[in-house]
Amino acid sequence: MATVRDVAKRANVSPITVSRVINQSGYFSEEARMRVEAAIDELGYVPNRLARSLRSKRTNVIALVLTDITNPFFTTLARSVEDAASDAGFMVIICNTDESEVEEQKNLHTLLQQQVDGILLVPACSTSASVDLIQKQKTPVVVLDRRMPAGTEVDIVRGDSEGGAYQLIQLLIGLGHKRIAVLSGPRDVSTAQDRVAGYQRAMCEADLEAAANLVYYGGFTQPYGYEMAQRALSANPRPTALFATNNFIAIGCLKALQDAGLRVPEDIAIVSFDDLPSTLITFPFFTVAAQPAYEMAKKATQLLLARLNGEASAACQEIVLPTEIIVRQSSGQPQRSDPGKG
Amino acid sequence: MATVRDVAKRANVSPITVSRVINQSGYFSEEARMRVEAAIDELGYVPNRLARSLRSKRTNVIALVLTDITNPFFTTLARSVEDAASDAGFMVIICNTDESEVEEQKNLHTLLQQQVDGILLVPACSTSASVDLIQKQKTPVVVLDRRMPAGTEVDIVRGDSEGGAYQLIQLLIGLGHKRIAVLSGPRDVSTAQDRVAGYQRAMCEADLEAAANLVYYGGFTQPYGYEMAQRALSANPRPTALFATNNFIAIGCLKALQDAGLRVPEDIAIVSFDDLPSTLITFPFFTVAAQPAYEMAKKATQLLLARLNGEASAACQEIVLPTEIIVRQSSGQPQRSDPGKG
DNA sequence: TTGTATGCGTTATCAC
DNA sequence: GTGATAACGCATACAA
Repeated sequence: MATVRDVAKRANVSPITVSRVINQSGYFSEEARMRVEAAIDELGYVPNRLARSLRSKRTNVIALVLTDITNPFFTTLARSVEDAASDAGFMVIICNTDESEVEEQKNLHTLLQQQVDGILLVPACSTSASVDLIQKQKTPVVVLDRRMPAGTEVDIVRGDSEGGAYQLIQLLIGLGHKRIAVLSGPRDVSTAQDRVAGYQRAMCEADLEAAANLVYYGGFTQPYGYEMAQRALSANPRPTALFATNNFIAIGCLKALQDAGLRVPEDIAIVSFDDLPSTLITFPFFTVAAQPAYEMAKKATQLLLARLNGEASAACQEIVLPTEIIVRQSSGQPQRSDPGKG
Repeated sequence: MATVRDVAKRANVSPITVSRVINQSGYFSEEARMRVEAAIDELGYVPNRLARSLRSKRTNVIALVLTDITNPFFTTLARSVEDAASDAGFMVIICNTDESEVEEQKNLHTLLQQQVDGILLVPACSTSASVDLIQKQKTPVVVLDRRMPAGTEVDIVRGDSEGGAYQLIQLLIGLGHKRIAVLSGPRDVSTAQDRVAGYQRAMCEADLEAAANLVYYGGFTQPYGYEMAQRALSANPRPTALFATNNFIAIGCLKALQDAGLRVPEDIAIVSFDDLPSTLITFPFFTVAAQPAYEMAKKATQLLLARLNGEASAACQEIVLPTEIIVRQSSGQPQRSDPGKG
């Protein structure tokens, strides 16, 4: 494979002039440019970015570390990051952690060795270990979608999980529901915690404190949704409404209700977090708190790029974007007042 | 940031010994190992892969270039590639081309500069330009999901589009349909071509040659599906069944039929290519030819890794995996024999 | 506007 | 089992 030196020789210039032409940096004459470009074409020269980056200490690569690439919510994030990064001349490496802290650390180690210029992290758990690891290498990092433990010095861009949950539960309460169960994600993920907190606030404000304990913990996947729904159904008295804390839980939950012969929303209502893209869904059905996923990731990427260009202010930011409540069939009509036992 | 030299100094060994310990290569004493590992811990040393790769001419990174990361079919491919590559100690860079040849070339240029060890390519079009570009750099490449022009010397792993389409149309014909329209992808994508070819073979074999021309070309997206369905509906006489050549087209098509006040399958039947994952779909509805996406990508990755380890035989392979026909509601019941006009 | 010398952090090669 | 030296391909610093 040809190198700058080969190109330089053929163009009768020095290697550094070739470098200048390629990177549009410094001065070079029009004639030099033409000779260099001709030589590049003739030799089929492809610059070696490893060498370039080793020398310049810049890779123009950022990484997106997320928990589940099969979830459309994260696909949207990925797409948004790619769009924003690509506009700025950056490549994106996407890594999957499967909500596993071990996988997360493994991926981060590799990425840091790879000398990525910055990292967007959807943390798999609520400890600051990963952020610490990244910051020890002086690599800029922005946390996406989830909170960090109080006191962690890091930029965060996320949706308002607590507020969205609060509004969803208010909606259910307004429809007459009093026994509402939550099918939650992992205990140590902030979005799960916040959505439960929003639920509890709404319940308490409506003087339904006693009922505010119907919380089932599992994970943000369809099988967990199925299993948690089954557990919720066996409660006595049975909940009249279920709050699925993400899209996959909602789908698993709906399957469980179908299998139990229950109709939604006639027999039991469902509300959920995270909308499914209309490109995937033929019959939009769930009442949801939709997060602005694309916008969120765009803001996070812009912040990261600003950081690694030294443009952002020193202080860490926490940007919280509001959710939008979209009412569809699954939440049903107003309940009759308590029909008595049975 | 600490370098091998810093570690070496602290451990009282030479840099190369540090390298040997890190890479488990060559000889070193147990004592040297311990001293080196201690020094690495104390200094928080992180190896620089850029330098490593520059010297060793190996990055342990492969790239997956695909056309639409928002499509679950490709998400499954991506997941599969990651799993297989990760087992072998490789990272995966995923790039999106949006079915654009220009984007594809742009991405490939960057990846080649990045010195990736190999490339898995879902080509956006049927020319061999991209494969040529990659091979000129002596980078191993495996084409995934789609064919190349006859004569192109390259490994290919793909599904049997022609066969799957043939079976779907046979199914419709068996149900009594005679006017079947195809909502196809781009003209210059092999999967679109093959699915049309399978349709035509089935139609001709059933002596429905005259009707075998109801082919609408567009793209593999939901909006195209919507638009092609509208065009198909305005044909006179109207088709009694539609063949959507991928999952997104099927969804757009269904929307168009809903908006036109038509019931599926009572008024018009639909069959489609590519299943949607059960984790996303609460009511599986479409009769489909499902491709073994995970298996396909796994085979392709293994072949690529074998190639770049020099393990594979010299001759190029074309591996074609069969599709599975899954019958659901959308294809409907047997048609009554022609009910006459009106 | 152009070129020379040098070094980025690592590993291949060969000598000890 | 260990180390000195050079080289990977490019860009920074400075000189011309």
